[in-house]
Order: sequence, then C-alpha cells, then structure tokens
Amino acid sequence: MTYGHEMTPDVETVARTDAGLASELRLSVVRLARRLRSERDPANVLSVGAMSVLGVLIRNGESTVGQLAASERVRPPSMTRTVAALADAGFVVRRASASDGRVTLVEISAKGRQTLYADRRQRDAFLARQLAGLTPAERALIRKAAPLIERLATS
Amino acid sequence: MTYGHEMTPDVETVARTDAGLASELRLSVVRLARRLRSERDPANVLSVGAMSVLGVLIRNGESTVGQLAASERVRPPSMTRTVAALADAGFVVRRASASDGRVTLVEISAKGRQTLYADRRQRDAFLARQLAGLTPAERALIRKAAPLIERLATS
DNA sequence: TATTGTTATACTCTATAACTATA
DNA sequence: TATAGTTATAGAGTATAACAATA
Repeated sequence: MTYGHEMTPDVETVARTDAGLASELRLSVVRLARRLRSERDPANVLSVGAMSVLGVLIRNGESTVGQLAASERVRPPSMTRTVAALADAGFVVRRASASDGRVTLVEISAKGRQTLYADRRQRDAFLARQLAGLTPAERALIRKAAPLIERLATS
Repeated sequence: MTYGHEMTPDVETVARTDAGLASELRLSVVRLARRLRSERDPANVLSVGAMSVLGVLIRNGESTVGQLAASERVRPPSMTRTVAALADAGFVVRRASASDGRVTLVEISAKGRQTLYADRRQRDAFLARQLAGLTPAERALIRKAAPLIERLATS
C-alpha cells in the first residue's frame, strides 16, 4: 500500500519521525471526530456527551456523578447538568446512596439502553459508508489500529 | 501482535463485522480527540478551531472566508468571527479582493506561522508520549493507519 | 475539615436570520 | 437576482465560584 503521486498528503509533516507521526495522527483524528459530529442527524435528542455517558453506564454499570465526570473528563457541575438532562428525558435514574448520603448514584434505564443502541447504529452509518470506500486490506489495517487508538486515548 | 486477556476491550461491540468496525473506530477516535482537547495547555491563546484555520492557510495559501468556512465545515458567520479573532491577534491579514469586491482574502502572517508551529509542537508532545508507550510494530501500524483516517474524514 | 454534589453565573463556539455591498 | 460577507441574536456545552449536605 503506497501513497504515491496520486495522493497529496493533507499534512505538511511527513510522518517519518515519531514527532511527525504524532502530528499527523492528531490532525487526522481531530478531523475525523469533527466530521463525525457534523454528520450527526440533527433530529437526535441527546448530545454526543450525553450519549457517551450512557455508554459509560452500560460499560461500568451504576456510577456516581463524580465517577462519570472523571471518566468524561469534565467538571462535576457539567456532569450534574448532563445527568439532569438524561434523567429528565427518562434515560437514566438517580438515587441517593445508602452508605454515603453525599453521593448520587446514576443508572441507565431500559429506555436509555434502547435509545443508545439506536443512536449508535445511526451514527455508525456514516462511518460504515466511508469504510466501505476502503479496500479490504485497508479495512483490516483500521481494524488493528482501532484498539491502539483507544489505548492512546485512555492510558 | 495480539490483544489478549491482558486487555479488556473498552467497547461492547467486537469489530468482526464492518458495522462493528465503524462503531469501534468511531468510539476510539472520538475519545482520542476529546483527550487531545483536554490535554491542551490552557495558556494557549487560540482555540483549536482557530489553529486549524492557520493550518489550512499554510496548506492552501491565501483563502477567502467562504473557502475557510467550507474547509472547516462551519457556517460563514462562525468563520467571520474566527478570522476576526485571528486578525485582531495579528496571526492573519485580511484584504479585499481586487477582482471581486465582495470577497475577503485571508493570509497567514509570519507571527501566525510561528505561533502555529509552536502550538503544534506543544500539542504533539502529549500524543508523542502516548505513542512512545506502544511497541515499534504498533507505531508502524499507526503510521499506516493515519492517512486512512484522514481519508475517512475528508472524502 | 474534607468531600460530593448542586446552583449561580459567565465564557466560548456555533448556528439561524436579517442586512450590506457587489456581481 | 444571486452571491460573499457581516452583524445581531440565540442555543449548547463547559468552566469557576459559592454553597449545602454529609463523612
């Protein structure tokens, strides 16, 4: 697989060195993330951040507001707002902790689960179309790269 | 290279099917983009969007406000604001087109160029550290995947 | 005293609508 | 009439500061 004369690289730095690699990967990832946001169906009720919180709740189960804020890397007041919006829409349920009266426990509801899965399928549609434009070998490469990108984000 | 028992996948969907691949890639990319934003030095004067515009100006040379808005996928009023902020800070220079009095041409200044490069080095630092935690084989894989991600974003 | 979460308030970025100037 | 850009205004999302309740 080569990127010869037919493809002008979209970044100034050729990623030969590791510093250049960081720069190229950063630009690519930021651009794709922005594109994914812009391709979202505006009819969607919930924001990207709110949907992401539902994903955390499915992955980790019932969580406190503080845990959710940490996992999404936002401040507690922001997470309070997001959780309030999710609760108002019936996507999560809040309850006080029995063992510690200060904490608010948040759990996803059946409606939240269904909504998240439906929204995901829809958001995946754009990227699936884009991936269909790659060759099978390129898709195989992306398949191997995705967990590495995940690790770069979370480690 | 395997992702065996030592690594619990952070996504529910195993990317065996192409739909699953879209889902996994989307989550990974969105997470890394968010992480990159959060790792930015708060002392930076310009927003991510403004820096991205400087990058476009270096890549494409002098551009109109409309061209910049299209390339960044924002509406013209948003780009007017971004360009105004860049001009106020001396990072770009605006001038009227000689051939078409309606258009505003925008060009990067020497100061803008220097600032962009410095900001980039700094933003790259976090990702370079993360990449250093990968094996050489994994980095080689990322090196091949980056231009593909760019294509997914821009095609 | 320290911690968890909330409320009050402000800032940033983006959008739509309405307007000006030019083609 | 259509197009390029700007101004006015509003909405979404996040932040800091101040506060209440609990440990």
